[in-house]
Amino acid sequence: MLSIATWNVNSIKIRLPQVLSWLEVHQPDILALQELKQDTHCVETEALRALGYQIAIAGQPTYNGVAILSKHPITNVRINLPTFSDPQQRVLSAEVLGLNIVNVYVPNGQSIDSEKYQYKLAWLEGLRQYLQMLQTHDTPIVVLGDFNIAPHNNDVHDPLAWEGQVLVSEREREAWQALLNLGLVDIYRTLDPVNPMYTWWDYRQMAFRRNHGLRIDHILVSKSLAPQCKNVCVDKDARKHERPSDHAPVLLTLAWP
DNA sequence: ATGGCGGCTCGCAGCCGA
Repeated sequence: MLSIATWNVNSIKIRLPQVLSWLEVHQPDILALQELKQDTHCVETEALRALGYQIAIAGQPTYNGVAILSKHPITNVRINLPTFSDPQQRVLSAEVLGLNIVNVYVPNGQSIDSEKYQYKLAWLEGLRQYLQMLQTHDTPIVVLGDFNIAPHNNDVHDPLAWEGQVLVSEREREAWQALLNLGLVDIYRTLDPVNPMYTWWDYRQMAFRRNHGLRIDHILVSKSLAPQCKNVCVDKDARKHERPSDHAPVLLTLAWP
């Protein structure tokens, strides 16, 4: 059994102790991190290595920044999308145990009338083209991270209030569907097609306590991998910590190789 | 209708996230 997780930590500097204790408890083989908000050489990696993890980092101060931690050798590390020129560090790909791991921090979009929304849509098209390239190889793909898209209304605590907003808008959901059309599977929804589940809750207005959240952190797998996927869970306990990230980790367990 | 919170920055207020 192999376990692969994703977690938007909203500053690795602040959250490193929580990441370390989470790794000790859950022992994932692979963990994809987003929103490091720290430059590559500034990330404190010693304690992570001491837990047995190899680390690839595409860091950036202030915003963005992604990393892949793995208990198994990491090869063919690639930073950024080859299909979309971007100064923001949002993508880190690598091969681990014969899997193509693609760690993404999709742009937020801010609001649908902003330039950042156009950037988000163009970025998602770049991601689609990149994944289409990868799909031509035999290596199965796991795309995971913060997609900043709630695909369906059961991924939104109050669909009426969110209607048409960024994160749920039609064009974003079309971009999401275009990823699935490549032959990728939203493994959480495949294993639990109905029940609402969220991965992000606003810090404000006691949103977590009231379970006012969105499911925007996802794990997509190649169709060929889907039958091997046994379980996906959102670790809401991580959101209960003192000074938590506003995102909870998502953890996939699969029979591999 | 607004801002709520929490992270960042050569900070001490403003930007951004989602």
